[in-house]
Amino acid sequence: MAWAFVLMTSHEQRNHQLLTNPLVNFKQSKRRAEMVFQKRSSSEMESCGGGQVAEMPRVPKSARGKRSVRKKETQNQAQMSAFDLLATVAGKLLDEGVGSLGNMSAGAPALAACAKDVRVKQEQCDEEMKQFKHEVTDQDSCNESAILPHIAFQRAVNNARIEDPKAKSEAQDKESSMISCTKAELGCNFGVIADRWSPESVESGAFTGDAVASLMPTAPAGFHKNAPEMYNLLDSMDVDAKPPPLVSSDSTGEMPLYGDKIHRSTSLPRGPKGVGGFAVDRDDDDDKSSGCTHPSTTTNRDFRSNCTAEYSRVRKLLTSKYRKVAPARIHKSDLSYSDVERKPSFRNKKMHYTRQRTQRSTFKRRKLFDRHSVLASEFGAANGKGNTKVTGRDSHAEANKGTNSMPFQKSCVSNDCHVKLRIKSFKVPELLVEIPESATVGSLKKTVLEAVTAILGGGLRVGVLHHGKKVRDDSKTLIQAGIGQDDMLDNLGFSLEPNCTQNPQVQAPEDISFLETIDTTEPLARIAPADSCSKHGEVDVSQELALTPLAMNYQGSDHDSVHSPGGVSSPDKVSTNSRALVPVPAADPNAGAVVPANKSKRSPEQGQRRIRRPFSVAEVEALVLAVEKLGTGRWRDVKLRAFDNAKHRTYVDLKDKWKTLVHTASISPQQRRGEPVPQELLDRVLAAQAYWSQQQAKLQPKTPPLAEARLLT
DNA sequence: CTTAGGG
DNA sequence: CCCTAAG
Repeated sequence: MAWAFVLMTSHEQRNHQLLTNPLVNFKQSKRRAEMVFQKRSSSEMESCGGGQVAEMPRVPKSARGKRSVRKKETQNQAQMSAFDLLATVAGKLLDEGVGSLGNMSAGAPALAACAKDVRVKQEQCDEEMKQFKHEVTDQDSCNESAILPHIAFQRAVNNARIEDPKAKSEAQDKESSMISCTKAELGCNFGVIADRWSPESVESGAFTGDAVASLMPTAPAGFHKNAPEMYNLLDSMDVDAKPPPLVSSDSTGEMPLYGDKIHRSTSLPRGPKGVGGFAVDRDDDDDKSSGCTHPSTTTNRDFRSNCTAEYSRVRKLLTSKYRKVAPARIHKSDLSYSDVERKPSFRNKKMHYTRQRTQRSTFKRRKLFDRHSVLASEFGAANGKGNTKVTGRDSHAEANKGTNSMPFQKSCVSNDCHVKLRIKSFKVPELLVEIPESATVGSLKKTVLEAVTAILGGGLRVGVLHHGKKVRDDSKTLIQAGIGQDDMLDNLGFSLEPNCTQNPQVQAPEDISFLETIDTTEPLARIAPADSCSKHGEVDVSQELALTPLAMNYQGSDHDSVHSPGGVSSPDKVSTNSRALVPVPAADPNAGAVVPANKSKRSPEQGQRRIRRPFSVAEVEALVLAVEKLGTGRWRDVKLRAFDNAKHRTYVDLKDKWKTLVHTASISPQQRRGEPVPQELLDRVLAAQAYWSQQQAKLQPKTPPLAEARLLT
């Protein structure tokens, strides 16, 4: 027996506009990302020491630069604003605790802490909020004067450009990181939906009043055209931002956000009204909401080893069973679930390594998880007919209703000019999860998590609540846990929690908990799309757990190839698409558990091959840049430097990518497949490859020198 | 854990 | 991407 859990959505608000706009702008942000990388490359190369630059046979800067893009940048600055905001939000969500985004959003409050705060404040601000909304509306809202964080940030960057080259590059670095993070990593596009938008506001990127941040899977080529819906994932979260000094924030609803909190920007999608889940708040008394900071990640070795061990053991034990699907309804509950059980098993001597260690550990952990996560999704595809299916759907519904849901919150402008953004609830696209009765709670969580992370990008953990109680024992089967009984439909809930392995103490139990409502009315129909694509080998997997709409669009754009090359203009599309489908599991709550027994039970579905995620041009560029500077033998450094935020890219991946890039560069364009990589980049690849090969040769004076010497003599 | 390579 | 041998 299996149940189908339809996560999310009760109201299917399909708003094409919502989706459309963000996606349209997606291109722009993409360009921008490229641009940033480009610029960074220049500055880096320069700072890299003349020698290298000089020696490195590279394409002239003039050729490298994308002037048109640069111009665009200016134009798009304003439009990007919203994206910045979203990116920040996403960053918080995803990296909270992991520290990847942490660099950029220093002091990002722990979601947990914030969540708490949110609740407390919610009520307090409730009324003010109403008023605020009024104000905004009355004032015709969206006043052009409103300034978004990004703008401020951009200004800062611009200033830096003029005054301090160093600062400039730093700022840009941040931006680029952010980009890679948000785009490459999240695999999602964030859209901001304002309750009231005016054309001006949309264009200027300024928005006032209630805004909704939504998460949507990055779209494949052509997605924006058909993309009917939008995925709302934001639920409850806090974002602190400082208003730019230059901006006066008054009660008009301006939303000044500061650079280091919010960097990325993008165009603002127009959205439906009041889909709310994300609101920009101004807080006049921000005492309370401040300390949401949270230390960054620590690794959990035990966990890793356990996983590893288990992984090897279980990886091939995938079993499928019957599957029966029944629509289920899940109630959201107020309870949030926290795993405080996990301890920081290892924190030791090498604490100062933090960063590196974190990085590395993260990797490993990630690696393990990747397998896990994908597993479930691929499972079905792999076995022809798996029992676990997760299908996403494009429709947003209110994730939370009742006490927990508070779409809009009052905005608060703190004394110290910090603007607090509170995302009370995240909206999640409708997800359909089909899971066998024999599945464990753990796998249920995982499955749900996969579905969610596929969209969000990871960094989250899923909690399961049954009758309002957290079900922590992942090894319990659903039946054992009583899930599946008749009452199940009404008593099962899921919560999203930040997945911070490292700070058990700070670990916020109930942060972003969003509970989906299971929609009984929409059964498996959604999975149908997946089936239609079953003939495409690789795609199947994606399809299986893919968000239906996405998949559909994807297919639509290119039926013949697994990765639709999409338009050259938006290279990310393809990869994006796959990314969106890639679940990035968060740490398993039980991971830290000492019970070895659980291990075996844990995930029958483990070692699946990671989903293929084609490198986007931006990523390639970042890679090229890094390699140009670091060389070809320091993949870990390359990773740290250019893909620190891209959890799914391991140094091995980067190395492999470089390998393929070199190959690609040496074959005729006609033979190349997939998303076309700009020749310019390929040239640089060859140049860098040549340069570093030579460099490497020189470092081994043993034979080479002799040979040369002989030749010379 | 990283690298380097083959698959 | 995966897997592995080596370091």
